[in-house]
Amino acid sequence: MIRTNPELAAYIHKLWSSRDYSIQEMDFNAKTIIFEQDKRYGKVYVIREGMAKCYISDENGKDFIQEFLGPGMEFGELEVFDNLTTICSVEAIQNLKTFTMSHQTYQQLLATDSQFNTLVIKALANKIRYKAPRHSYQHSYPIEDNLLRLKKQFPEFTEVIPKKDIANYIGITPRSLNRALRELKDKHNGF
Amino acid sequence: MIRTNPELAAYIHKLWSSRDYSIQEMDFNAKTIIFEQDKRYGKVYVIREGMAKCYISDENGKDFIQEFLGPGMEFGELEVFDNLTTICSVEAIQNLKTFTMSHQTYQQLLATDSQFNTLVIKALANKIRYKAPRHSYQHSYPIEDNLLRLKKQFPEFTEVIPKKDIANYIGITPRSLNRALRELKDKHNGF
DNA sequence: CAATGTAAAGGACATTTGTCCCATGCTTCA
DNA sequence: TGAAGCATGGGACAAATGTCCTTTACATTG
Repeated sequence: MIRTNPELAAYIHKLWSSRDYSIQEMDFNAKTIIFEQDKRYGKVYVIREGMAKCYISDENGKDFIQEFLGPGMEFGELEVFDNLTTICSVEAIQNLKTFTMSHQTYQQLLATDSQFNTLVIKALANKIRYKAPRHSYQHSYPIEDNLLRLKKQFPEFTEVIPKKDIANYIGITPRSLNRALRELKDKHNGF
Repeated sequence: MIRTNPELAAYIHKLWSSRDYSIQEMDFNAKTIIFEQDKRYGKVYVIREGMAKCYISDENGKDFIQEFLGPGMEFGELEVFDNLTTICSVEAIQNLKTFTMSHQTYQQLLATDSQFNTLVIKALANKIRYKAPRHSYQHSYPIEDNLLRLKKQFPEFTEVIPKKDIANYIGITPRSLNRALRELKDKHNGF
């Protein structure tokens, strides 16, 4: 549920300390909105510490959370090549420490550092591999099963992540989430 | 709804005709299952002609279609690096013509041909960019809106793609699809 | 040619989920 | 400190969707 990428985190840290490329540290307070959907930005970020949410809002103001991003996860990388607008907003849930670099630096790294290139391709592939079954599962199983699954993956999620965000992650309303949580408490007792 | 990638299609064709790399043509009849979910394969495919569906099945036998793949779309690429099992099954909907190469050749190409490398990264990024809003939209809007949207993107979809597949793509049952189609016919008249 | 299988359409009912409320407790802030 | 705002929890009802079943038409095959 909260995605991480230790390998990339370590590598970026190494690149940053080498000072061979223009990579900066940049920190954000909780609730800071770093990317706003449909806007254009020139930077790529990699999370060092903390957690952010990446979400899509529709015209009715409903949010749909794509991923919770933890250490080593990057964002802004999908827009590097064609200088596209973002598809997601990104907001810090906890205080966030990141490394950041320009599109230009990112492309330069991709072109010259084959290890970085491989790590980025793997990261992209993993985002796809992860997304597919998640949405599939959420459609085919009742809410309670989804909650049990999350609980298994990340036991403290109900404490760390606000209810509204959990609901938006599963793609349901807070009301339905509450109903499901109550029934889990009644049944399995100990949720 | 049916994804294509003309740029990659053209480039692979060029690579194939150059004979510099070991790339083969391989064709499949409609309904052939090319990849079975959770198995391991050693090849990457790029579609030349025809259409395939890429889908996840759950234990109850329900399918969830991820993408309809048209010319220029690749599959099997996500498993190249760590020799992972597939997350999706892939089945030809129409007779399918592909180019195919081994994982080894694919990695060699990524490492030595920077234009290929860039095309692949873009293709991965586009898969992600495309997936996110689709699932989000499907959750937040009524079925009828989703159908109108598909109709706009690809007017003949109801003729080309079997009903069951359309339902599995939207993530609903054929029954619900029929209901929605009927109401669209009654209202907008001309669906 | 009969037989079997499969896609499509839809009726009837059950279930799930959403919508719209209201109430409570906690935090924030002027 | 009082007011406003927000997260949480849940009742009552409405709407959307699924389940189960039956029918029809058409294709495939022994």
